[in-house]
Amino acid sequence: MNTQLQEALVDNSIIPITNGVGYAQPSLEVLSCGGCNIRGGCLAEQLTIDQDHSYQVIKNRKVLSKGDHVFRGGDDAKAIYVVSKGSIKSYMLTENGEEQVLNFYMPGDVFGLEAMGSNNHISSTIALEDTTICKIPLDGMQDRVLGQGFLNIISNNLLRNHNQMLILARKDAEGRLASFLIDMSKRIEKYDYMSKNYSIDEVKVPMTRQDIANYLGLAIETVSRVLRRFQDGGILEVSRRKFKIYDYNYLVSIAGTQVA
Amino acid sequence: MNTQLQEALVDNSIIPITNGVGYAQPSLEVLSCGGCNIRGGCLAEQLTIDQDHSYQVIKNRKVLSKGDHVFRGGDDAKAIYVVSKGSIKSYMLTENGEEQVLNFYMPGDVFGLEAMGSNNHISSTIALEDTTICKIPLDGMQDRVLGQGFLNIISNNLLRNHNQMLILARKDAEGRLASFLIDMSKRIEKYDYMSKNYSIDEVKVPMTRQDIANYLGLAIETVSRVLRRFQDGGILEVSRRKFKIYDYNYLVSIAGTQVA
DNA sequence: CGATAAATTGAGTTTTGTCAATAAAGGTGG
DNA sequence: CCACCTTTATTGACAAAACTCAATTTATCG
Repeated sequence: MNTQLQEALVDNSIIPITNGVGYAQPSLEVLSCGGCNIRGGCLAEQLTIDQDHSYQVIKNRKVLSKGDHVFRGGDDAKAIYVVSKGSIKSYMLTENGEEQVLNFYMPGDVFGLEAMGSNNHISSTIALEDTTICKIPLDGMQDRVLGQGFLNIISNNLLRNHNQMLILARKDAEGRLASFLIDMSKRIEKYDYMSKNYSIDEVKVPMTRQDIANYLGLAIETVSRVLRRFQDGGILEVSRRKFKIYDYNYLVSIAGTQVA
Repeated sequence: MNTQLQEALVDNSIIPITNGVGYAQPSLEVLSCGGCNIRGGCLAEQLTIDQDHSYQVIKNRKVLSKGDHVFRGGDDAKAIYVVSKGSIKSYMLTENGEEQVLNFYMPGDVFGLEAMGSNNHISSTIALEDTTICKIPLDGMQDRVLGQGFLNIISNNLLRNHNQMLILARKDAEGRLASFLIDMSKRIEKYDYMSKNYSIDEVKVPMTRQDIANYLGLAIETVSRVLRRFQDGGILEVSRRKFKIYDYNYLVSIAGTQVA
């Protein structure tokens, strides 16, 4: 890999790079986000395309420790973000200071889109483990070309929300947990299977029971009890944050359709 | 109003119109969507800006009768839409063929964004009353310039979803109804106050109890009972789909923060 | 190794859902 | 314009699911 580019990944600005090949089929592996290697490709690549069709290398890479915030409600909205490694929880605070978990973001996921239209963030985002993110400044964003990739990102975010609304409105505790486990199984397997020795049936989630319960609109005790029932039924084996799923099809049958 | 433009509103294509004034402060009342007059301005106007900064008049205006679908799950995703007049319900079907209401769209609201990234719609949209919508074809969308207006639309859609997720995950039946009534009061007042003789405290909602219940993740009987309790407590008066809100502050106090 | 945080389990209560019956409104055709 | 039928909404009685409170166990982190 080009040394100059490698250096570019660790400082804090953007340099435009002219694309000689044509922007329909860019060789992005070389030109941007070189050290990232997100499986399936990074959804945010399109956002690096400037209006004059030159490329910009994303260089605002940031390493976070568990518990570090990316931004908090009230902060200036200056960028959108992509998870490169690790995981992020987004939440908002209610009027009583209680937390509502809105989403979990895994490698490849884009977050912070909801702040594009205003000056301030409403939700907050925090790293659930040691995490690397890429920052795409909003400055000048409105002058960029949409690109199909960006439309995909938006759709994905919206569809995910729809799915979650459906889960919260229609499914009982077992259905919610089943949906959650299937989702985690898919997403963690997809990105970490190769590197971390997980099998499709073996998932290690990065969040606490409290976060899971909150996200699913349940009490933490209900989460525990449902997992106990699943375990007693031979559906899975659970030990703290590690899940071994034995009967994936049963989970699918009670979770119902997943759209996102 | 220009006769040529007026005709343009009823046929089925797009004509680019050069903007001589400069695209930062366009005189959109004349150039696009001339007969719409959405109070506060149409959020979709920015989407009519082409990459070469000429304007396109939206001409795909469509009049729907109550019960008409805009699109159904599985349909080709060919456009995004703006409500000009009336109201739209979006929903998706579960694996059992049950309906989950995802959103209600009022005049000025943009819907269908979640299909931009794929070839097919997953959700369906149906008119709750006689409704006029504007259609913005997706064809060529990815080559358009983002524009702050489009970023705002996306943010609004996402924030609305967040709010709904919070409601579904944290609030009891009374809180959900209170949130719903406040939201409807704001949105219907905003657009219909002048023309239809509603006051801020008098709201006529376009949807059935079943739709409200489904949207809020409640049984229809629970909606009825909560409304009865509100009425007995002097908070409001309800008669079918007409609500007179006497104690708006009480509703706010049990609904909590609204973010969208 | 101790302290703190996270997770589990049990008992009892509350909220909401389900089933069933009834009432009221709105639309349709005579 | 009225009578009828269908859809929509309300209300009551009971059941089920999930929550709260409380106690305990098990990790995790200095």
